[in-house]
Amino acid sequence: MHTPFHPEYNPLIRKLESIFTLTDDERQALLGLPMQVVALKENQDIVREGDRPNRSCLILSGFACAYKLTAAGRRQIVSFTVPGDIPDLQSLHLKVLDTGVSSISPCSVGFIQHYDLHDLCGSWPRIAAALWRETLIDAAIFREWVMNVGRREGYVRLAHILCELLVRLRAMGLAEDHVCELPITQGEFADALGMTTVHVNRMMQQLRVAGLIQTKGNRLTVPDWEKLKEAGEFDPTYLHLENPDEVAA
Amino acid sequence: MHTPFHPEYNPLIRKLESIFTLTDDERQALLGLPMQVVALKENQDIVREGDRPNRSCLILSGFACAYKLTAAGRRQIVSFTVPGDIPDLQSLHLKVLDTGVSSISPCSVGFIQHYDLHDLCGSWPRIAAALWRETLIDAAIFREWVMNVGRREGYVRLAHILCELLVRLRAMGLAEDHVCELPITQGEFADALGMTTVHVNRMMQQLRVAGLIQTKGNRLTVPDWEKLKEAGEFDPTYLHLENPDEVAA
DNA sequence: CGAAAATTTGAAGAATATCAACGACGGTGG
DNA sequence: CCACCGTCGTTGATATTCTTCAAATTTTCG
Repeated sequence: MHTPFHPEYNPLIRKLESIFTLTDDERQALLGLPMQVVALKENQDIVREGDRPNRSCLILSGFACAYKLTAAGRRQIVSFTVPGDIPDLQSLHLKVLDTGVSSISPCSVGFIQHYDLHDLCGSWPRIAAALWRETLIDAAIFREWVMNVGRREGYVRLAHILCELLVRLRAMGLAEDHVCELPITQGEFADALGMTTVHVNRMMQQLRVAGLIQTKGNRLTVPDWEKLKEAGEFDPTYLHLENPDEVAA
Repeated sequence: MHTPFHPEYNPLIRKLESIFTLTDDERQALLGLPMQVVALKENQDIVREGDRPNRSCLILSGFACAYKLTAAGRRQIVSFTVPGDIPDLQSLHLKVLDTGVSSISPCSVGFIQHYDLHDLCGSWPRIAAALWRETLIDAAIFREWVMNVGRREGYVRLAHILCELLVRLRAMGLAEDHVCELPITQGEFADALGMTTVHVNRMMQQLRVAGLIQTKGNRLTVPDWEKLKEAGEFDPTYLHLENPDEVAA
């Protein structure tokens, strides 16, 4: 049940370190956080909409998403996760989940009990503030997605989300310059962008023809970052990075 | 500069009271919160995207919205406020604003300095948790909007947002049974729903013909709440109300 | 009353969805 | 190692939603 995760590999600590320098005590508290680590295959539900969980899930590796379903069963992905994210951290204060979370690629996930998180926040105010901050950044990303889906056309919309994913991966040290592994299918992009698979496919071809992206298997290469940013009207401000220039330049 | 607001009229206290019972000390702390009260006409910017404010704005009365602009200058409204909301509460932890906030109708707004909010949160953990919770509910609403804009068609989309607004107003005691004052133009709905004014107009006519809504001036009447909910695929879970049955039944 | 803002209407066009099929690719079992 | 199978990506033809543009009408408000 209690499987401490090896320090070097805990992406939550890495993420917090990118915001401020942890004291030794704070780091110890985080390392001592009990966590049940589980390995998942792709397309497995981690939690479901309507659940009332007493724990939250930290994505340690791999890709996952939060999603909702319409009455007719159509899926809207409302966020992609990057390692270090806790896609249901809100359940710490909101009892019922209003989204499901499921793996997209094979994933490693760490479940943390809410009472352990409450203890952590009570004892370490800076960590509490940092976690609050993380949920606020999630909200900022949702706002940008509303804008993306509401007011940008398919071509721009797709370029934008590719920019976002690349920058977020780079911020966690998970992408080289302008190349990354992106095990997200066109159908999943469609569900995230409010489009159909067919249309995502066509817009992706346009991006390729325009020389803005290259794809090979799951590998995304961005030959001209400036042009892709321009095509996607991408301004990383909303990600509230500490070091935007290193990561989004 | 320091204009304490009369207790009965502070909708923030009302909102927190709907979550849990404030102790006398907590209520005193909230009443003592220094606040600069400002009256605004409609369509006035309260804060702008890119600002780095040292205060947040509590909407005391009237309607406002948070919005973003595309490169081409098209507006996407990402949230409507209801009195008691603090649409830029996130600026407490995120330095740069990623949205603007502007009034829609004449508004009364209370500006609260960040250091006062930090003091309040430091001294009163339950209030801090409640404010965190409020930002989490905002995020839940953004998620629902991503879904609304991404996966529902115009007719459903409009019905959904009308349901949301009515329920949120009722939760604050600002709407009778199924009637409310809604000083939101069709153009503003269009900007919130990612549609054009023309299309909003046509969908609104359809809702009227179907007998789901009636409008007269700013007054919205919902003759058949169950049918409107059904048309909008509206499930209030995402609003995380304490008393959903009173308010959204 | 008069001007500005908001709503409404019509016609034409663009973006995107839908449907159906085919090809490519990776993994699995014989 | 190859044949099979399921998933994913791709393509074409057609249908629908929604936009655009321009103008008329109604409402609001000083």
